[in-house]
Amino acid sequence: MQKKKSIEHTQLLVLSLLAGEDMYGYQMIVELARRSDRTFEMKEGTLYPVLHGLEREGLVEAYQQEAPTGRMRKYYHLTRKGSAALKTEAEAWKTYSGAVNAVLRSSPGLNLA
Amino acid sequence: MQKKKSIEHTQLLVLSLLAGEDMYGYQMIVELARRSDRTFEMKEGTLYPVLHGLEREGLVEAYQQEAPTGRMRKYYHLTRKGSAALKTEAEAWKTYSGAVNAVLRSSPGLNLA
DNA sequence: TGACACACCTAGAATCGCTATGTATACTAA
DNA sequence: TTAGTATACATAGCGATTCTAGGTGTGTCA
Repeated sequence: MQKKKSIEHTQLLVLSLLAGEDMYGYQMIVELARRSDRTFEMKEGTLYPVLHGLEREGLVEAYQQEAPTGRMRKYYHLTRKGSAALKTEAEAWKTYSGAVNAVLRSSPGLNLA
Repeated sequence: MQKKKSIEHTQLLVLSLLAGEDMYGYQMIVELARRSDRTFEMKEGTLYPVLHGLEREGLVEAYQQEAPTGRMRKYYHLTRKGSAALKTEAEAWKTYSGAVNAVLRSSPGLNLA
């Protein structure tokens, strides 16, 4: 049981990706970069430990599947528990980002678009 | 010279507060909680080291001033350099939060308001 | 056959923010 | 008058997160 403290953006992003379809690690990195317009270039050293943690917590399930090329890939599937966690964290993100924006708006001379 | 890596939300928030008026540490904590509708309850152990860092980097300047109560307060003033940093970091935040939202939008079943 | 993209993994370091604690003053209520 | 609370600043050390830096191996193409 590990305490949940910070925003855990990485976890939120990974869960969000898996809500659409099962994916394997390398694919997530590529997809994340694409969908974020290159803002997120997640490192493998960041992603894989996070995936293992999500699996330990039961938020995702992993299975092996052969790629058309013949190589094995490790796909991750979002569990019901993971789906619930995604909703919770997406809400937390909305609250958090809304609060940052509120503070920024209260500071003059920033003319945010 | 310290490298800038993460989003450094704390620094952004502090600079944003000081863009409006000079403030002292304790006041920032109270103001930040108020403006963020209690989302940010920054701890003193978080704020003071950040303020000292900002001062070291020349983004803020500190001065002592007596409060009406007779107590000394340490006020912080945003420098020109700090103002520039604020603009840069606010832009980075916009990019960052926009990217997160883009990824979230691409995941089905989240119906974000 | 050599380079590159694909695909997974971990150890260790850096960074950030928190907990916990310490100091000290002013105000308020018992 | 004294105990508690709010004000006000500060640091040491811990824990969590993400990075750097390395490792392993396969498939494809020039």
